[in-house]
Amino acid sequence: MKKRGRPPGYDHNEALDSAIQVFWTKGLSATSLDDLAAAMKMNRPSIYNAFGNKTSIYRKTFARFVAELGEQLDRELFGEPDLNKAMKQFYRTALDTYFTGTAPLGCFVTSTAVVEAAAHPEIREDLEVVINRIDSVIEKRLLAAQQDGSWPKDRDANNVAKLLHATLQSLAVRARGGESRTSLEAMYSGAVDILC
Amino acid sequence: MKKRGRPPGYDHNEALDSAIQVFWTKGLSATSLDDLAAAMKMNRPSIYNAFGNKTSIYRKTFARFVAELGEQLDRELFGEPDLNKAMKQFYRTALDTYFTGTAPLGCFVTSTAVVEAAAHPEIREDLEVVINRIDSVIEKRLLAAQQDGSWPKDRDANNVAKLLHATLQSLAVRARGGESRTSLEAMYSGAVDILC
DNA sequence: ATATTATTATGCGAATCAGTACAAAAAAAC
DNA sequence: GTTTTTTTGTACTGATTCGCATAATAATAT
Repeated sequence: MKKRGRPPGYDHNEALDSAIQVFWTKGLSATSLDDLAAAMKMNRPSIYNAFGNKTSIYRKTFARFVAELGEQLDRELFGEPDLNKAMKQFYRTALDTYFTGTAPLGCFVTSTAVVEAAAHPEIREDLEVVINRIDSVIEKRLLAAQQDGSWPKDRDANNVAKLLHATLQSLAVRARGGESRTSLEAMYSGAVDILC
Repeated sequence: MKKRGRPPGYDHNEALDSAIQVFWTKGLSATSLDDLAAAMKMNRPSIYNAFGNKTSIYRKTFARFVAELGEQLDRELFGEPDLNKAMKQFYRTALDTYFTGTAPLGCFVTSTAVVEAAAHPEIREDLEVVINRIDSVIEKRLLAAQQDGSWPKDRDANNVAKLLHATLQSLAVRARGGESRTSLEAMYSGAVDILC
């Protein structure tokens, strides 16, 4: 059964991915609807019709990014039985996304949501949710390692998870600040060897 | 010897402090010159005359914030001989600034400079400089602890310093994301006990 | 073919923005 | 008192911004 009216000239997810790129580079406030229209190859009324106003577009790109991030987290952390290797693999692919494109953009969440959190309660909420989610996924991986005996049971999984997450966040900030990938690889490697 | 013309109706550092508050809350891009004029109690031409354009004002507030941060770092880290206590004291006062005011704003640098770093090369440079500076101050404290025997000499001071810094950055992000101070105190306390 | 529905494209209007020109005001220098 | 110097306050410009109103377009349904 086909839809009734004129078919959209855009693909929903492709348009969102184009929007992500713009937000990722310039942030929410510095991005204009004309910037988005150009990148998404849509004109403003079509954007409004499909995604709402600017904040609404941003939150939809945010949700899409977080969904993909969640899948990636699960894949990297639980696909490898060795905890140390799994964590390093996880950081490696994180750096892959931090360094895609010409200039290193770091993490979409850390780079763009943090600044808006103070003025936009919804974005602060989005940020809080994703932070808690990453914390608990990492913690779950540590608990699993405690179960199978590959990680000491007397360690505080909740706290170490937050430190591993802190390392991830720092990698993101440092990548955007211009630190070299080599330096960041040394950093996470050392962190994992200490904490795992 | 007094200055020649009409005396300024504002105090230079007070005006900058007012500007910091606005940037800290809204970020650079979302802050308008009218916002700044209202907070600084100056009109726009006076602001231009004294501090230049918006990016220039921001960088001056950034420099002022970093200068104070540097003094604070030295004071907390090298004022207390016990490494563990010194680090915890350092995080405690960091949280004091992260939680000043009504809403928790986190760290000025992490909250506002990171997002702009990708589009503004000068700000990226400013960010890189302050990251390196904090890294090296913490590392210096660890090296001092190795010298006086209070910290094992086989540990990699450079790497651990980055992890302690990562913890600080994460505290900032989490504070702005709405995490409770109690939770953050548990986090840094656990981090210090593991790393120091 | 005609009507209906959904998307696209053009363009408008009100608001906000950054930056500046210019005159008034307040001090010291002469 | 007059001149010089510096800051202040008002007002203006040109550009950008968001959001929407309206008409054209392209598909299906009848």
